[in-house]
Amino acid sequence: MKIKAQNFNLKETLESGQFFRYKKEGAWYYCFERDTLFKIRQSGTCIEFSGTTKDHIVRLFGLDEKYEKSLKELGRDKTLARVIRKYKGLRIMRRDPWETLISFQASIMSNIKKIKLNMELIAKAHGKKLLLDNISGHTFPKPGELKDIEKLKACSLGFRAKYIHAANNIVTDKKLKELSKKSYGQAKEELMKIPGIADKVADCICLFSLGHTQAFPVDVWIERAMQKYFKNKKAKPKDIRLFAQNRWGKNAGLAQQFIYHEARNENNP
DNA sequence: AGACAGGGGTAGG
DNA sequence: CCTACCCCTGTC
Repeated sequence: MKIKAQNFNLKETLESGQFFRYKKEGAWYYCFERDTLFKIRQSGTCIEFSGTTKDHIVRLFGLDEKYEKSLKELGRDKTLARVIRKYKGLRIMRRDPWETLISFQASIMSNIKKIKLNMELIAKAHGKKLLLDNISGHTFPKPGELKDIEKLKACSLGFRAKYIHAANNIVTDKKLKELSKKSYGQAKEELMKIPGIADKVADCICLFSLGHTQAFPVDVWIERAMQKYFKNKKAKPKDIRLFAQNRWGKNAGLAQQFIYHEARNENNP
């Protein structure tokens, strides 16, 4: 199936550290989310995919968002205008909340390569096999299906295994869905009751899966970049987050994605 | 080759 | 504020 998408860059979006379960094969990205395996590629404004529905693609990549409007607003900020031009088409994804929650618990003191490995190992140990063309992988377990802590530990999660195990015992799909209807503040507060979820991880879940677009996750990259752009070397993560939300409001999350992307690219030539 | 540091933070002192 | 934390990976 083919659809048109203006102002969308598949590569920048998928490879910007918000999504971890994909395999690249030529121009195709084979993407895994919960029980679905689909493939997708882009040529200009044409998006081609198979293995899932149009609705899923539109929602997952935020193609129904008022992206142009957000960019226009952010672009008034001279500090951002340059990176927006450079990475135009980079979107905030709207992923499955449960899988997002686990991904970012796994992200603590880790790196993208290892997060991808962890997620693949969790799926392989608990999920069912999926096949599309000659690419295989596994479904992601549902909340409640990660009750064997030893099995989790075997997924190279280290100290994170206990966090994920705890989340598995607390969270349901229904509860997570409800968080998208609550306010950003309430959703974040609820998430932070779960072990292994504090400010940064909660903001990632809010932003990448619950539609709380003002969430502004502050990791070390964002911290360094914001200190540099706004010349405040002593700013602490909380100050930076509040500064950003005050400055960019509902577009703060999108601003974060651009700043993060640029910071990572500057340091990984 | 084998040791060593460090990486998308968090919780507990 | 400070530190330990599991484990993979890159580097010396």
